[in-house]
Amino acid sequence: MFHLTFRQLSVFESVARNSSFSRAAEEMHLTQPAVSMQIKQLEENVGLPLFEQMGKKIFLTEAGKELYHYSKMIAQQLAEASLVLSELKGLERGKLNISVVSTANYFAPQLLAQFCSQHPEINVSLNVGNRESVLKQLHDNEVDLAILGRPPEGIDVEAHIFMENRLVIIAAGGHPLAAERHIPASRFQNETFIMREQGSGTRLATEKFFSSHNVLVKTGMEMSTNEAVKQAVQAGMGLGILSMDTVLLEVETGRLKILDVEDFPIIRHWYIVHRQNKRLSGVAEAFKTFLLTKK
Amino acid sequence: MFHLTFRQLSVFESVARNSSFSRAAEEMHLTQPAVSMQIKQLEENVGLPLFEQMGKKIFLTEAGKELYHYSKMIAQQLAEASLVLSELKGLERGKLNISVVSTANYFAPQLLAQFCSQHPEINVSLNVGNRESVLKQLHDNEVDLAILGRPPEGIDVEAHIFMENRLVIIAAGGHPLAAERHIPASRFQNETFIMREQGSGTRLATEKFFSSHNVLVKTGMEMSTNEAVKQAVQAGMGLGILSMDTVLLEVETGRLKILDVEDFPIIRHWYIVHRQNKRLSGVAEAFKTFLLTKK
DNA sequence: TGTTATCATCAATAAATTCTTATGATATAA
DNA sequence: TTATATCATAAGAATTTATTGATGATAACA
Repeated sequence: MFHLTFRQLSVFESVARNSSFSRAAEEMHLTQPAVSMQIKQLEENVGLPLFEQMGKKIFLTEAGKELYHYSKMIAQQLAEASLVLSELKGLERGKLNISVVSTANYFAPQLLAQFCSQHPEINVSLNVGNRESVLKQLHDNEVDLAILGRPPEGIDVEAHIFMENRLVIIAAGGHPLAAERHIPASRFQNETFIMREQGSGTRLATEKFFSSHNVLVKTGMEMSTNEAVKQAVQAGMGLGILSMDTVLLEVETGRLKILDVEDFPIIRHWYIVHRQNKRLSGVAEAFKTFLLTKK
Repeated sequence: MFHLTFRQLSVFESVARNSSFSRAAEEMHLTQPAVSMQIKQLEENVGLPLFEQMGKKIFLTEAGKELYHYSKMIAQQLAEASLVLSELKGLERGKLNISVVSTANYFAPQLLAQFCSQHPEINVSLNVGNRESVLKQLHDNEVDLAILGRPPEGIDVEAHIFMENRLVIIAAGGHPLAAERHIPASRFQNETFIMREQGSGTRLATEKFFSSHNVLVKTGMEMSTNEAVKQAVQAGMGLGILSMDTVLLEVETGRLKILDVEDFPIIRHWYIVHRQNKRLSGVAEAFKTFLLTKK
């Protein structure tokens, strides 16, 4: 393809519009020979004359008319690009890519909804996965931000606490312990607990709690989702430990009860996380500060 | 608006496509720092980062993705322009603007049709007018070529004969002279002639002919179109002198007769004309040589 | 007919830009 | 940890682009 420059095109456009080299030169703050030169080079590139001079007047040739059309189209594209980019520079537009661990899915949508209502032109891509997949996405730079219950070690990230994460012990609605107050940890000796899988943050915190209280619990039942844990607990298969956010609905309807255990709830935190050195987009930056400054 | 260059855009496009400054540099036969610099300048123009580097890998930012889209659009427009212009360079496409005097309208369409059948992608704009309007269009550079029976003096044009223009004397089908042979000019003394208006080429030639033969004819009837002359002659209002091309049909059907007059037909010519210094388009040039070399 | 407006061209030089070479910094991978 | 790949940066060279000032050609205009 031929080697045009925008300079050539915009000079050409000006000459064509003004039907005059001299007027174009004035308009572009150039001297007339400079304009002549640019047009000449352009004509050499194209391989066809673009203008013809009949006396004092300048006319576009057939080729010139075609090129004029395309130069206007291109100028239009540029103007559009300019607009879009300047919108991105502000906060009117943009896309927020965020990945959250499954537990966070119980409150993240509300937060996003609230944020979006303040910035109507923003697109959000919310990705829900287990801790491992969220970390992978973060590492592969597929998302701007992630919400985790425990900041990753190893990879270089910046993590900020923005919300508490209360772990509570739950039981089925009619469970005998449901009515008791100030239950000591020792009461759970040999109780059956439905747990999330090995490696889950909730599970780690749970195990730490019981071992520090020298209580031995049965942890035979292992579920890979919070929903499964809730179902199992409701069915009376045992007790569970979950983030309070995930059980609000069931507690309200009485299907599950939060036990009043001493030293509970365990307070953990939710972290908003991104890779160090990550150049956050305007939107991502805004969402981050939204989380950190809210309330 | 910001001041982009195609250089910046195409370097950007290459970097974005390759996800690598170094690969882009190889592709464009540049050194890597040159690429870095172009991108840096582009980012300064735009006012937003376009890429982010996470370790060894390069990613487009949101702004980069938008710009990538537009750079592809613009590249597409350029490719299209390139195609159209190279077609114009050949003879596959183009537009022929031609203006002809009304008499020439009896044969010009056939010539154009023949020419177009050889170049199917060509557009033609045929303009028919009286001599005066044709000359004005030529002068105002509104047409590439014109067909005239007499090249204009005064304005600077290039004119080439491409066809004979035979002027004949016509009479109504049943006219007494129609049967005679070798009619001398003197026989037309005091005959009534239906003529085109003052200034018409046909009329000039006619007057010259009779005055050089010392014959006085009656020229009271003046018509502004060839069709009107033919109608008047058919109606028996007098004789007429017209270009043979305009009466072929009527002669064939017997409504008009061409008289067998001594020193007739008067041979004049058809000229293909364009302004001197006019840069003819490929198509116009082709049509001109088509006329000059045909048969 | 002379005057004016317009574009083309040239040479010398100035200004801006683009590119290269050389080097540094950093993260990944062996 | 060392080697490698990758991009950033700086200084100077090379290239491109524009200016100035002069000149020429042409057609419109008065």
